[in-house]
Amino acid sequence: MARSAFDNAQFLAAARQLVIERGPAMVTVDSVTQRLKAPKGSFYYRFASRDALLGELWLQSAVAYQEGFMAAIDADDGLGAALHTPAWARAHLDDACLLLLYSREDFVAGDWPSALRKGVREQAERVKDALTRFARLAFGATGSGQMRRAAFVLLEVPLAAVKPHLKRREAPPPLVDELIRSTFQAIAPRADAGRARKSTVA
Amino acid sequence: MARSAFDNAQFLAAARQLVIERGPAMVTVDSVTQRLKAPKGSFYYRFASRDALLGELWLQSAVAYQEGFMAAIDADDGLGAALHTPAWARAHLDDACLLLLYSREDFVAGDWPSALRKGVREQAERVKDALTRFARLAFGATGSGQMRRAAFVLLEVPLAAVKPHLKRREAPPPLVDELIRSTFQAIAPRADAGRARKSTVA
DNA sequence: CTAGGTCTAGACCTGTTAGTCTACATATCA
DNA sequence: TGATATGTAGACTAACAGGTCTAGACCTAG
Repeated sequence: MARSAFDNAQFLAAARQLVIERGPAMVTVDSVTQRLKAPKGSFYYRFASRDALLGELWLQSAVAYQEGFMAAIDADDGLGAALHTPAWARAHLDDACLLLLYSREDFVAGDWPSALRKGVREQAERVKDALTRFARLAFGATGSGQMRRAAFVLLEVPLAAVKPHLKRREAPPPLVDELIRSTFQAIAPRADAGRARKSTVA
Repeated sequence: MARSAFDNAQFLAAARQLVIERGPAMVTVDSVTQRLKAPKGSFYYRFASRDALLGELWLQSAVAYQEGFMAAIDADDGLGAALHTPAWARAHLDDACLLLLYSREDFVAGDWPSALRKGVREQAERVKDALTRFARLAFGATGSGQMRRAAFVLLEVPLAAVKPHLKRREAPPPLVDELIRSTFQAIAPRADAGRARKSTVA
């Protein structure tokens, strides 16, 4: 059978590197196989399409990111959830560049491959559930305004704070945590009431 | 001479619509000319390349956006500058979608057409000068940490707050201003000390 | 009224992309 | 040993991209 010279993980890894170096749009089937010195046939033997590759790549990182975020939310540690973004970015710089510098649509534009749709939907639902839980904790309600605040403080602000550094491919400095923390306390002061406090509030 | 059936502005307008509807990547010379029912020759008679079109489009919006931002900065109205983003987005929803939902690289990837390079550089310099001025006002210094804070509070946070609404092509609600204001006061409390105050601080 | 510049018109060229197809190599198992 | 599953190998196709080129329509100037 020609014992596999290439496996899925290698294609994924090559694609990951290309995303980080040049962005998702520059990840073509040719560029991936060339980097691996693999023939196109091998690629299509393992992946149904380019979308299947890029979708899997994105989902992998998204799930990895989510893990720590969900853990913090489950512990009702709102500030921890907000600070998870810079923390995870430091620990997984490559994955962070891939996931946080681009949007899901940059990976798969139209319809997702059916094999991945369920995963993507679940991912989105988990985020929504987390925001709901946090909104109740921090604001005492889960109306659209509270949900909007939750998203702002847990996702949008941390993402915005981290992005400029990821663009330079460098780990977010401590200042980023400070900015996120200040914002968090300004907008959701009640949210870490019951939490262990080790914060160095600015 | 065949008195011009199409002018630059029409191509720009068609391209703008396409950006808003489908994103910059979907703006091809063919899609633009088809929408206008113009022949390709007319397009290339007026624009040197696709990059020239998209570059001009981006720069137009960037300069328009900058106007109000700079006015606020020149008046040492830091909070006004931070709130300029949602205000401008309300007044110019289409331009805001174009400018704030995508990055400069989504319009012109590699080298910019030489005719636009100067404009882009000046644009970037004006932003930097504005941030410097604000950093001095708000933090009393212009080191890298202060500059980082300035960018966070004047650009990154307002952008992050506005984005989810622009994605749905809807005007940012008042809550967005409140989020930006709270963040601003948490991070740059000194900055609007000397300002006329009409803010409804949350 | 005609010469020349301005602009439309669209066929055409070249490169790149995702994806297909057929041929072939090799390890495993009967 | 030889049939088969598993995979490599890469030429090929079709679609579409940006960009070029030549023909000619039309206005204005002389």
